[in-house]
Amino acid sequence: MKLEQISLQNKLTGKFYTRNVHTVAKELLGKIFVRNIAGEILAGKIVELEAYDGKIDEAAHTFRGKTKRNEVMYKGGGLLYVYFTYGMHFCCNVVTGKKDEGKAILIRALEPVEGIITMSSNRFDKKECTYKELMNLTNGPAKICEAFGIKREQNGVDLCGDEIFILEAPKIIKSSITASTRIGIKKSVNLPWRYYIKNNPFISRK
DNA sequence: CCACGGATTGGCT
DNA sequence: GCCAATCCGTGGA
Repeated sequence: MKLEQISLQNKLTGKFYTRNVHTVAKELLGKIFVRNIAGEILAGKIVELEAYDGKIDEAAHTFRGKTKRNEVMYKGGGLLYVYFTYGMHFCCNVVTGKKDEGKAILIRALEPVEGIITMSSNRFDKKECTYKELMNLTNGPAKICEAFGIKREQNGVDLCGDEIFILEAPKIIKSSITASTRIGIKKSVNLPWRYYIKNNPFISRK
């Protein structure tokens, strides 16, 4: 897929992102997450994500109100929220809802679509990878950021711009979406707010 | 196959 | 000072 072909497709707009976080999360499944680095395209199909529902969700970064770290989550739908964790990893989220709601969706797994050589270089420091490594390229939130070169500088990027955006694609039908509890959290562990495409081999875990 | 622990910075109590 | 929306390697069954 070339940049010219990408630009012919429909980019999701502000309207898409300012709706309910769970609605947006489920509709983002199957869409194409794209990073354009000076004309080079990296892209992956979104196959797994988690909704973080602001002040009603103890596991959300915004549960206790606004801080320096989470301020992007309060700026309204359509921005990228990137945070640093465990002293070494970045994870990226799509901010949803209206201004001051503090809600976002953690992108947990992608199926690689374009730019796989660069992703492999970013992840494994080599242009060739084994089948096993291919399946391990973007099946986790920090792996995605590593493969796509997403760091603090991308925190707050507007998804309606040209650097990072998401392309329209057919909606995945309800019966092909699984909802489960979220991964790696210690609070609100029973809320079924992780959504993924059933049977997709690129999800981070069953 | 599974369970466990170390890495390593920075956010917030 | 505690511990995190993770990942990877190790060691045992």
